[in-house]
Amino acid sequence: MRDGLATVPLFVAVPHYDGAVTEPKEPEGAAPAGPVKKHARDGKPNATIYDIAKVAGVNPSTVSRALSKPGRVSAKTQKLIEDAAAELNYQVNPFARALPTGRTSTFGLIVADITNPTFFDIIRGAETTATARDYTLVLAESAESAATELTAARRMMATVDGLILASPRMDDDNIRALARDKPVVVINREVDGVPCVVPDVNKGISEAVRSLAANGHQKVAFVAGPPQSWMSARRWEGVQAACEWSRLEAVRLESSKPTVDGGRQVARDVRASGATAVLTYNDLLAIGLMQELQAAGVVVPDQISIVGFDDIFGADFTTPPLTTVRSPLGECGSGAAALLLDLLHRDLSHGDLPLGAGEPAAILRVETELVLRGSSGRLLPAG
Amino acid sequence: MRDGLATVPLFVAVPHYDGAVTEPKEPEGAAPAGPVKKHARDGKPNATIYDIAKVAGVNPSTVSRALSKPGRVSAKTQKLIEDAAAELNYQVNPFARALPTGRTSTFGLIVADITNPTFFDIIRGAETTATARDYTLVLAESAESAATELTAARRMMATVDGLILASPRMDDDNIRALARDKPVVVINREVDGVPCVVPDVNKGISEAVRSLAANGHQKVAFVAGPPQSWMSARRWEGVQAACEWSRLEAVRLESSKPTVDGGRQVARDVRASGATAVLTYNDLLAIGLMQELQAAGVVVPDQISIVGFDDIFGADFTTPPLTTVRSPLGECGSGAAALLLDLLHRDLSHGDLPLGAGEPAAILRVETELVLRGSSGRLLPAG
DNA sequence: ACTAGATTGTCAACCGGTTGCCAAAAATTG
DNA sequence: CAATTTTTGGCAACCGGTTGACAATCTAGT
Repeated sequence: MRDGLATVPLFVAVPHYDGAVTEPKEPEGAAPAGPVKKHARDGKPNATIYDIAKVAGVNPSTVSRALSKPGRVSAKTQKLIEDAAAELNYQVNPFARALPTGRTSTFGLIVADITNPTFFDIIRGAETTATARDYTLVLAESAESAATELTAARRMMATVDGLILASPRMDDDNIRALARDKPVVVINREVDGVPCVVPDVNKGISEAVRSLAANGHQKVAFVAGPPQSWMSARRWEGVQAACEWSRLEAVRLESSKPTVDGGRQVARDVRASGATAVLTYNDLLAIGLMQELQAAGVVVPDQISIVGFDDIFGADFTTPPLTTVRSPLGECGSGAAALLLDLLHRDLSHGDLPLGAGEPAAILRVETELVLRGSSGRLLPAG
Repeated sequence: MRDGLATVPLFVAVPHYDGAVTEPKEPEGAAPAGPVKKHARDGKPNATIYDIAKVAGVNPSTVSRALSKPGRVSAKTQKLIEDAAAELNYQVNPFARALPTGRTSTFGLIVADITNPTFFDIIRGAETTATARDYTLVLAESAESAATELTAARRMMATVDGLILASPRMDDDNIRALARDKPVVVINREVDGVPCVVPDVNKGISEAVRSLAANGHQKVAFVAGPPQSWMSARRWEGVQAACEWSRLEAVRLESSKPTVDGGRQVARDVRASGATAVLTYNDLLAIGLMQELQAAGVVVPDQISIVGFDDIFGADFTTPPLTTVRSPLGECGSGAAALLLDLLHRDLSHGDLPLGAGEPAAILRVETELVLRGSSGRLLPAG
C-alpha cells in the first residue's frame, strides 16, 4: 500500500515537472520580476499530510493513519485520502517521520575498501535487497583502519536503523557495543553474540586440495593474509585440515599485504618453500604471485599451481585464468541485509523482548566452491 | 574432524519473523523481571539540547546557537555549553535538524552498475570528498535502466542535499528537471545547464593514435559502446579526428553490449575489418576481444594492437597487460562531489540568486592519458 | 428500541532541533 | 553619569509527521 503510493505516481510526476519546464522560456518577456531561489520550495512546496487532510476533508492524523496503519481507517476514507495524496503528488518527509519514531528505513554498510573488488558484490547484494524492501543503503569506507571504521560506525548509528559491517577491522568488543545499540550484522567474521554471515570455507578448500592431490601435488603452500584477519585464520585452518585428510604437506607463508603487490613480494618465499601448489589468502595475492612467477620464467600451471580465494572480478582475465575458491559475495551482502531486516522487523513487532532471553545470534553460513580454471593442474616433470 | 565438516549444513536456518508465535507464549507466568528493549534508548537516551541546557543552566535555544552558530554566544557561555555537551556525550539528532532546515548533510550518488569497475573509483572519490567535508554519501544503483534511475533519483531527492549522476541513462530533460529541484552534478556526460564533470578524451586518444601510427599501423577500428552513450560518441569523434590528423584510416564497429562478452562477440567483425589496431569503447570490451582473438591464435600485439578505455581495475591482469586511455575516475568522483558541495554552499550563502542570472553551469574537464602497456605495439610482418 | 461493543475519526501532545523577535545586559560614547 | 549601540540570552512558534486517549458513529445483540 505504502509502496503503491510511492511508486505509482511515477507518471503522475510528469505534469508536476513540466510546469517548471515552461518557466525558463519566460525571460523573453519581462526581466525576471521576482528573485527566485534556485533550488527552492517555491514552485512545489512539497505537499504535507495537512494539505491532504484539507483536500480530503479529514483530520491530519487520519491521513497519517491511512498512510501508515493499514486497516485503521475505513475503506472509503482510505480511498479519499489516497486520491488526494496522488493528486497532490505527496511523498512523506522521511525526517518528519524519523523524528518521532526513530525509524529511518535506512541502513549502513561499512566496508574496509571501496575499491577492493571483494566488496563489490557484497555492496550490490546489500543494495539490491535493501532497495527491494524499500530501505536505503548508506555506504561508508573505513580505509582499512579500525579507528576510522569505528568513527564511521558511530556516526552512522545516529541515522540508520541497522548496520552491516563487512570484514570489520575493529575488535569484537566494539562490535558488540554497537550491536547493543542497534541491530548489527557482520560479514566475513564471527563475533560472539552478533548475527554473522560467513562463507564456510571447508567445502571449497577440500575441493581445491583434493583436486591438487589428484594432480600429483604433495606439498602445498598457503600464503596468509593480514594477521588480524579472522578469515585468513579460517582459511589456513581449512587448508591444514584438508591437506591432512589428503595426506599432503602444508606450509604457511606470510604476506606483507593482501594485494597484487604483496603477491609479487611473496614469490621468492614460494619458490624457496619447494611447494608445487599454492593457495593464497585472496585472489589479489594469487594474481600478483602468478605475475611475478611468470616474469621469472615459471610456467603456470605446469611447474606450479596457483589457487586464489573469492573469485573476484578480473580473476579470469589472467593467463592462465585463475583457479579460485569462490565465496558467494553477493549472497553474503543480500543475506546480511535480509538478516538485518528480519531483526528490525522483530524489534518492531515486540520490542520489549528481554535482552538475554533472545535466541543466540543467528549465523548464516554460505557455501564456497572451487572454480577450476587454468592456473592449477597437473604438475609436469621438470625439464 | 574433517568428516564433520563435510556435513555442515549449507544454510543455518535464519530465524524467521515469528512474532506471532512468541507472543502467545507469554502467559507462561511471571514476565521477565525487567523487560528491556533490545535496542533501546534506555541506557543512554541520547542527550538532547534540553539536557545540555539544564546542565549548563541556559535556554535550549542558546545551546542550539552555541552549537551551530559560531560566535553567536559569548565565549564563556560557549564553553559552559560545550563542556556540558561533552559530558553528556551529546550528538545532534540529524533528523531533528533536517526537519526545520531542510539541510541533511547528505548527498546521493547514482551509478548504472555497482559491479562495473568503472564506477569503483568514482564512488570512492565521491565518498572520500564527501566524508572529508562531513557529508554522508548515499548510494543507489540504476541497474542500467533509465526508468529505475529516475525512480531512484526521485526517491533520493527527498533525503539529500544534492545528487551526483554517474553516466546517467535518463534523458537530458529529466536531468534538468531534477537539477531544478536540488543541485545535481553529472559525471561522464554533458547536459546543457547542469554542472558536469567529463574526461576530455582528446589528449589520451591522440596519444594513443599517434603511438599506433608510429608503430606502423594504418587502419584503426573503433568498437563503439551503447548507442545512447554520450561518452561513446565523444570517443568515436576523438578517434576519427586523431586518425585524420595522423592520416590513418578509421572504421567504426558496433558492439552488442559493453562487456567482456560483447568484446568476444565483436572479434570476428574486428578480424573482418582488416584493421591492425583496435580501440574499444571500454576496457571490458578490449579484454573480451583480446581473449577471443588469442583463443583463435591471433598474437597480441604482434598481429593486432588493442587499446581500451578507462584503465579499470584488472586492466593490467591480462597477458599482455592492456594498453588503455585512462580516465581519472577517482578525480571525477571527487571533482563532482566538490562541485556539488560548492553549489550547496553557494545556495546557502545567498540563496536568493535569480535563476537565469547565474553563470552558466560549470563544466569540469579532467584530462585523459595513454597508459602504454603490452597489448599495443609494432605490427610484425605476417609470418 | 436500547445498550454493549466494535469502528473510525479528532484532539493534542510530543519528537529535537532552528530561528525571528524582543528584552535584558554589557559595552561604547558623549 | 546618562544615552546609545551592540551583545547575548530567552520566549515561542515552527518543521511534518506519529500516537495515546477519547469521543462520536456505527453495528450488532436481545
